[in-house]
Amino acid sequence: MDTITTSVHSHHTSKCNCEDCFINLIASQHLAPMICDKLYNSKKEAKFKQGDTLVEEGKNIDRFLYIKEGLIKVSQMTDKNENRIISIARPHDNITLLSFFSSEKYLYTITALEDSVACSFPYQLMLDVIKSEKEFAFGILNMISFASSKVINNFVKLSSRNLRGRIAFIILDFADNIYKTDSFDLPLSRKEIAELIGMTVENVIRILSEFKKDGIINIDGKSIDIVDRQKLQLISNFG
Amino acid sequence: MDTITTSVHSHHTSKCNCEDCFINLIASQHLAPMICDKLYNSKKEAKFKQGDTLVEEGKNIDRFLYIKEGLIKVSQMTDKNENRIISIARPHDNITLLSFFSSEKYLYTITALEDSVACSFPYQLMLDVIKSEKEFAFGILNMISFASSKVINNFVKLSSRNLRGRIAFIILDFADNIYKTDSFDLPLSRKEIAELIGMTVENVIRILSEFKKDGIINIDGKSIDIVDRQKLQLISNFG
DNA sequence: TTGATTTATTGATATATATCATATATGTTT
DNA sequence: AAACATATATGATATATATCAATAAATCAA
Repeated sequence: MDTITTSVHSHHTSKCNCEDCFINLIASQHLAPMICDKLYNSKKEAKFKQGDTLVEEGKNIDRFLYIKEGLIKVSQMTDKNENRIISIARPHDNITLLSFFSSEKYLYTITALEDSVACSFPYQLMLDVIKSEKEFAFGILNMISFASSKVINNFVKLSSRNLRGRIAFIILDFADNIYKTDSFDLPLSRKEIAELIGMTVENVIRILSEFKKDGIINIDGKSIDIVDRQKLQLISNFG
Repeated sequence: MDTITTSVHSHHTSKCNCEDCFINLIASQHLAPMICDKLYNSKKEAKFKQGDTLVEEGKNIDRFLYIKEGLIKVSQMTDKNENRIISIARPHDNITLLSFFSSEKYLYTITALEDSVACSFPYQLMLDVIKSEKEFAFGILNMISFASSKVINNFVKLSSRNLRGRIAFIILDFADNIYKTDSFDLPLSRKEIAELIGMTVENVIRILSEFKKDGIINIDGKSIDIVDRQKLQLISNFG
């Protein structure tokens, strides 16, 4: 288990060069050179192996994390001690955003689904910059708003579907929004799918098998193929 | 149907005097007198009758709303055209917060559950102040973060419970967090309870009747009494 | 007041989902 | 390789939940 502070992987400080990184964008355009340098110099870049924990729910917030490469899950313990996946995050997502301003502790556990690279900035410095730079604060407002409505939206959509509908929905979600192709490797175990859509592992497996038997998808281990997209869409829409 | 812009009820501009209003707090403490006046002068206070719509999902955002008195529901249409209640808002809640920065349209429909009073500020002015005043922006960040994590938390908690558990959970929630007493009038119809916790009306009614028969609650129409709080808590915790 | 419409209620039944049991496969440690 | 753990898979069954149908009660409009 690897966390960003104890990472043994190579991490080096370097000027930011991610074009789609909001932090970089605002910093380079609006920050005074001194502050900008300070921010860039405080940046840590860390590699994570699949399964590594980047951030643990309940721990004190010490850094502001940005996903540079890879795929990440954000999850929370229910009050009944089950794990619930809140969202799947991808490059350019600021994954600690939803925790950062509502408490001093991380609200969610963040785990690498693939080998991933994350940039991070120290909590206090980030806070200082946000407090002193209008553009930063406003941009963060937009991002946090967007991120939270996405999560809420997802819950609303999932909760209006039965299990077949949910499975169809998330398969299409992965295909359309993450991989942009109908053939991909599922980044989640069956158990994680269950935690993402709120059902039991057995039923996830069962429904995936049914979809396969019915010629809607092809699935072999983690590799998945959408065979009959129209039918899958129907199940997602009406199931 | 009444909306804030077309309201025929008395609304008058006056200095803000709500002690727990964040807008008022920051404005009076940190804003330059001119800006503060401008903000206060732009304030509208409007009364709403139970059932009135304050804000409609999909409409252009024109004002920033604050609940002064009453009880409010915030809801969203699912993509299957069912209504889902996202949260119940009370005095001092800034109910348009979750919409305000993520799009130009309201994301949620906002409806009065009781006769209520709402203050509001014009969209553009509010945006200008937030963009120009650091304290404002940061305070808003905290609020939005808090609000969204509350909504998400609620979804997580509900989704880990079966229907009896959900009903027990929301009864306790109303008693503990809204009315601070074990006897109160349910502000929601059976249908709205169903929309709040994601189940059918029939089952809401059935379970409420069961709870009554089992001596856990007393319910007569909308009036509700918690009789056996311990048992209700058990159902909420383990159901 | 009446009639009409929505809301609340209950029961019977079908369906969806979870649970339990067991088996196979896969991967990991020794 | 053996032993162990974990993930995947399938079937049987119990349970939870939705659906359908039919009333009753409450609310609203004329």
